[in-house]
Amino acid sequence: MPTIRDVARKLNISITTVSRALDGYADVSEETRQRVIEAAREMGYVPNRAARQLRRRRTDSIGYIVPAAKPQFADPFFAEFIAGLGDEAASANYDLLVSTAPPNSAEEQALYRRWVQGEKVDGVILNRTRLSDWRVDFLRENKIPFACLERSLDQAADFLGVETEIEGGYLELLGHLAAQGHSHIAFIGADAGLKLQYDRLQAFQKSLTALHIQPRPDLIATGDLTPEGGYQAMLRLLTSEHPPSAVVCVNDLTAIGAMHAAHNQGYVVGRDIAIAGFDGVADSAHTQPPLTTLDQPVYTIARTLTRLLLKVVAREEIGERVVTIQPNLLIRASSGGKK
Amino acid sequence: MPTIRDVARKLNISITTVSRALDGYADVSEETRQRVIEAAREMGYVPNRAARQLRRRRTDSIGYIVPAAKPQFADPFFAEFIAGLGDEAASANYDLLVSTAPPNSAEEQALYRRWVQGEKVDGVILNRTRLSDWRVDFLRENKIPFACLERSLDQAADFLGVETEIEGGYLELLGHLAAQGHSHIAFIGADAGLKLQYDRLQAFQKSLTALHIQPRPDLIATGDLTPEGGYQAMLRLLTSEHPPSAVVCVNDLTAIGAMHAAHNQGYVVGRDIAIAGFDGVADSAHTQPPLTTLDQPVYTIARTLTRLLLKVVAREEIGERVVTIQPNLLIRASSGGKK
DNA sequence: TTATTTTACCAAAACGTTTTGGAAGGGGCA
DNA sequence: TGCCCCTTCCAAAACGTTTTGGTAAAATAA
Repeated sequence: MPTIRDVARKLNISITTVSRALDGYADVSEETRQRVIEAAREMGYVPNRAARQLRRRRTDSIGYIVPAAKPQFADPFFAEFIAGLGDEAASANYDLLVSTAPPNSAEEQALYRRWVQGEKVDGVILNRTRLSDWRVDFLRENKIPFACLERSLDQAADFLGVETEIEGGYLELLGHLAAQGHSHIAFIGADAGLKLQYDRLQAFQKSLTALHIQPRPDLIATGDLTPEGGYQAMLRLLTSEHPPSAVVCVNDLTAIGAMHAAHNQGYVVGRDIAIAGFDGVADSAHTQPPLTTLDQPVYTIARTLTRLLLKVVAREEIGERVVTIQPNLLIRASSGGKK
Repeated sequence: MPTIRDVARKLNISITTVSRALDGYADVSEETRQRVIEAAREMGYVPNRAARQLRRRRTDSIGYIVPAAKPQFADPFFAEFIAGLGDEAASANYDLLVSTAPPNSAEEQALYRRWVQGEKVDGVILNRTRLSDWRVDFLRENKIPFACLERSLDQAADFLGVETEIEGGYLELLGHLAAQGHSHIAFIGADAGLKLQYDRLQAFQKSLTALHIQPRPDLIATGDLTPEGGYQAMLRLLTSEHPPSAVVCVNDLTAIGAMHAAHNQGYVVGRDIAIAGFDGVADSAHTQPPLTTLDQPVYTIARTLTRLLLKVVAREEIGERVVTIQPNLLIRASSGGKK
């Protein structure tokens, strides 16, 4: 593998000039620069990243730790999310470091320590933020830039990231359900410590109130963002004293499990019971019946998060620190909306 | 951020000793080692990775580039796959670098060059191998270890990775379909350049022959491993002159699209037509109807690939270079097998 | 002409580790 | 005692860059 020294020797110039030529400095003549670029190309010279990182004190990498509760998980949300992060990072010549750790576990702490304090990453992407999130405190303390998908409770002015405007979407969704005659509407949520659960449940309840429907505590069930969790929660709802006629799920995977449970209990989803999800990712167009959902552009969100983060990392002027995104209601057959 | 020098100064010993104490060398007394470890812990010292990489000439990272054709893709296979890679890597104190690039694109080439020649990774994980795969040639040339999920045609003795024993699984699956009385069985595949398409189509045809069913070219359709691709291919099959009564799909996502198309055409999947997938990942238990599929343990496969790769990277004695995995036939309602 | 600025280059230091090749001191043995 | 071998430690070199603080030559100004 040729080093910068080899290139310099070949052209009979100093390594300084090679370095500065390739980095686009003005104090190297256009002619020399072209010769350097040409020689580097033909020798197959690629700067050694470790050396560059060591000297520049930055890594040109950002990190993302998948908050996967179980080892075996297969959430298409993350496939799309990671693709977005990776693409935006690559287009800025950054690398993306990925790992997995259960939320609030010792592994998670160890990973963040290793990445942040070992100076492996210049910034971090966070999602599935928790109401009280040690990661936020830790990153703040260590002065590592980070961008979040959901704003945790104690993030005020310094918040950097993307927020989904949920309330409007939920009001629209629940209005749609109410228009179908539903008034017995349940919610299948997730761990109460998650910001997204907090937001979505709150928006759900607010929307009920706005529609003059009395919220009922026995219609709030808890899943775990997986189809299995949705399946079990739906089973409990359907075998309770007053089963709902419509169910709003915290994400698409939960809704898929819920549809399965309803079907197994003899319901025809979309006729006997209405079910809706959130995310718009999980092949939701191809479920049977197709799933009504609040679609949010996961890939775009991921790119936006990365773009924001990299601006801060590079200390560039940043226009807006918060990008707000409106979810888009997709009415499909699962809510009886249309064939 | 404290450096090794700070630790050494605090204890009044040389940085050599600190380094060697932490790395577990024998030529430092147990007492000194304990003092070093204690001091490092309390000062919050974490070795700078760039410096270590530069000196040791290795990165303690492996890379994986998601072969995503479109920017927006949401294949749960990859979520589970990446989780497996990340977990195994993390447990060996390695990091996982991830990016995305369309197969055979210029971006793909640029990424591999950057990672390999810039010495960003010690090894690479490959999947969706192509029959003639420039990545294999490139990595071989540059003498970078890599592990593959599918064996490309020109990889003989030097192959390192996991192979799925497909033929047995397909024979079992097709036997199951034949037992239901199906003889008009179609196959929805993927790009002909992919090794997995080659393998699965070949296994499909061999199994037909073994069951004394005449393979028919007009029952071979092509998708693109996505639900959309499966949907379109299925539509073409169903509107052809002799529509099939059973369809085997190259993966679960294709099967999900195919089920959707069949339903839209008025078929009841599992009664009027049988459909099967491959992977066992995609929430296949929760589709409507639940999908018959050849289940392969994606998470375990990913961990195994990483384990093999890291052994080679660390130049450890490696037992077997090839791990063979048997897919497991899961008979569910979509093939009419059971309720 | 001489003085000043601009252009184009470079030597050497620095980044924080790991590794090499010793060296000091103590104990065992003849 | 003298010799050798452990044990435990260390100074210095090396890894491949980027950055600092220049200098020499050429161009421009006075």
